Amino acid sequence: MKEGPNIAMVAALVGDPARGNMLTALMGGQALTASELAREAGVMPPTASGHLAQLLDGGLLSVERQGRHRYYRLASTEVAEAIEALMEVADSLGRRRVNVGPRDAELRTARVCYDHLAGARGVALFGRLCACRMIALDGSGIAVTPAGDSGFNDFGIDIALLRRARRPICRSCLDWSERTPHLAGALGARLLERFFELGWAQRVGGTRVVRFSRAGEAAFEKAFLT
Amino acid sequence: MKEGPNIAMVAALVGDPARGNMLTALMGGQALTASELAREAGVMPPTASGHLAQLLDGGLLSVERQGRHRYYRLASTEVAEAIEALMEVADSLGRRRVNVGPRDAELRTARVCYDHLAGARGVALFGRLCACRMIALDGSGIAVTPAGDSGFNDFGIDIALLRRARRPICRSCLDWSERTPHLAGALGARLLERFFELGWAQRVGGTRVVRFSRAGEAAFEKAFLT
DNA sequence: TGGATGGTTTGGTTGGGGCCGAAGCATCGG
DNA sequence: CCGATGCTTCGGCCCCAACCAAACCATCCA
Repeated sequence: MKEGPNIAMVAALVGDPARGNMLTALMGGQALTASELAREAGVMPPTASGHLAQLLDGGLLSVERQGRHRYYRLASTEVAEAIEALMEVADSLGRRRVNVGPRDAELRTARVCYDHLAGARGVALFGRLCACRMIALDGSGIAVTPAGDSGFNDFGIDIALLRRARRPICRSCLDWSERTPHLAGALGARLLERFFELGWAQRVGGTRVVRFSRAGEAAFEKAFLT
Repeated sequence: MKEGPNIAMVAALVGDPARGNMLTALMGGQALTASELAREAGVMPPTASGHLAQLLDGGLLSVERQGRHRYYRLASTEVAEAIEALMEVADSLGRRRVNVGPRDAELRTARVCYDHLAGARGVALFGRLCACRMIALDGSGIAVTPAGDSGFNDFGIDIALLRRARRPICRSCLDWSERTPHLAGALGARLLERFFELGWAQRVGGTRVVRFSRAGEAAFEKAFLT
């Protein structure tokens, strides 16, 4: 009977509203303190503490102490991907919800997904990179092509450096608003970072929204063309 | 505060052990009756009925009446993908579980993932198809190349026919046992179907295991080489 | 050293939800 | 028409887990 891993245990962790909100908040990619998460979840600190202990014990979160603060973050990209997948189904059947404010529109345009770019612009980026053959499918997933190697280098991203890390360079991550994949992995993260460095875009405080400047948008449009 | 879809509601549905088992069972891809699911979940029929009503109402399942039976199946590929993602995290942190019987080994080799092939063999298939350029990344995901068009045709799969359906031809689906993607979507489903037609493999009753015959294995090894 | 702030532990309350037995509908076979 | 089978609804039980207030540690700052 018991074949395959036990879904329910991890889903139960995500399944509580308070914990769900915490995890959603952490999809922003930055580590948050216990009290920030408490506020985010809409519960009192003691309750939040309990929830965080559970998430920690369940392996969904990792923690880092810094002085009297404790910074919590998602434990792995697998967790982030699972949450994104859950968002996708929730979204696909939650169309009834009228929750479509201006913030929501911005969120669909460009947002942070854990540590890389998502939304319409993230999907567009993925399309560009494929179109100009900087990334391509290989046997075990997505890889950077030789052309990509130099192309990214010109853009200020050292692929060789990324290769040395343990983390996979390219990963596809299914976008919940666009329903098509965008680029995750070390390269995905680095690209977003680079956009920030170049001043093309910046995060909107306290949300997952990524807002491109007019100049940044123009530059983005011209980059990575065939 | 409330930005993005509500994860917790859907996760809570998956988060109950009984419901989790039902969904896991349905990952086999075939529709199951209420009593089969009750048995699978280890619970009495009335309880199962309640759970099924919830899953139905939550949009995770769809149902089809046939005589005095009711056949339940997963409502969408999105749901299947979310479950697969959950399996992946559960697996990645559930290594402690000693649940590694012979069945488990077979499951890792080749299994059904909703309606397509997963496990080591599914991943291998994906690798082959990329290597011989029958599929490749394009702007919005994965697509069949012109070379693939004719190649699949020779193999007895009519790509043009698949294109006419609403469902996307190619999708990547993250494999929980291999941690790399395998091929989903209409083509993924059709390929598995074709393997069955050719007698290369067959399902092991009541499980998700796909067992290849010796001849089938040999044929598989020779297919889709560069 | 003492007071503020961040975080967790403890204890006790409460409500929601899973569970089953028994009874109620539907459908099939004869 | 009757009994058997598949499934659901109803009623009641019971347990678990979320919640908070108050008290308890730990760290920073003056």
